[in-house]
Amino acid sequence: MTAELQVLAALADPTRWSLLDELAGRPEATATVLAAGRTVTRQAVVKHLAVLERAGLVAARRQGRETRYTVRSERLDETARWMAAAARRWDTRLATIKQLAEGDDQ
Amino acid sequence: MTAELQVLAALADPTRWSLLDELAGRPEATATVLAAGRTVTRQAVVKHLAVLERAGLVAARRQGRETRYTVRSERLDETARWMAAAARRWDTRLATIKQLAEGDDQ
DNA sequence: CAGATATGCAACCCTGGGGTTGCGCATTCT
DNA sequence: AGAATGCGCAACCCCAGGGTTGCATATCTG
Repeated sequence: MTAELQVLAALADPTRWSLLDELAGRPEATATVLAAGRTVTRQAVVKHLAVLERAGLVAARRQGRETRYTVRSERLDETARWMAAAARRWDTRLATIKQLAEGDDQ
Repeated sequence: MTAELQVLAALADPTRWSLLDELAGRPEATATVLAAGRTVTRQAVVKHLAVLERAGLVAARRQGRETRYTVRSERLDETARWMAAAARRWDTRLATIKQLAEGDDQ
C-alpha cells in the first residue's frame, strides 16, 4: 500500500501535475526544457521529477549529457483502479452493516 | 482541479487511510472512539478527520455532545475516475505524437 | 584544446502539517 | 445542582519537503 501512497503523495502537488501534463505533450523532455517556461528553478523541477520517478509516474533515461524524462501512464491507471476498488469495498461493507441494523430493528 | 488535489493530499497519509478503513467498518463513529485503539491523541485524530471532511471523504454530524463521522465513498470514486481519465488522456496524446513522429520518418 | 551546455550534488532557508498539551465550554447523567 | 463526559480552541514543538544558490563534473562543439 505504501507504493500507492507514494503515488498519491507525488500527485498531491500542482507543479508536479503541470510537469506531467507538459510531459504528456511531448515524447520526452529534459529538466532544463521543462523549467524553461516556468517561474521555478531547474533544480526545483529536477527534484519534482525525482519524486515522480520514485513514484513510477515518470521514467528517466540519460543519453549523453542530457537526461530525458517520459510519462508513465500505467502507474496512474493502476492507482486509479486501486482507489476505485477501495471505494467499492467501503460501499459493500457499509451496505452489510446497514442490512444488519435493519434486521435488528425487527 | 484543486478539489481533486485536496482529495489526493488527504489520501496521501497512512493514518488517514486507517481512519477511513475503520470508519467503513462501522455505520458511524466519534473521534474519541476512533482514537481509542491508536497510539496518537484524540486531537490528532480530530485534525485528520477535519482534513478528510474538507476533502469530502467524510461527513461530520453533531448530535448532542458528540460528533459522529461517516465515510463518503463518492468522492473517492469520483477522484479515481478523474485519475483514470487523466491516464487515458496521456495515452492518447502520446499515441498521437508517436504517430506523427513515424510519419516524419518516411 | 577551450568554451559552452546540461547535469548533479550539497548546503541552506522557510513554511506547512502531523502531533502534543492545557484548558474552557457544552451536554448528559445521578 | 454537581460531577463526568465529549469536544473545540489555541499555543507550541519538530521535521519533511518545496525552493534557492553556488559550484563541481561530464559531454558536446568549433
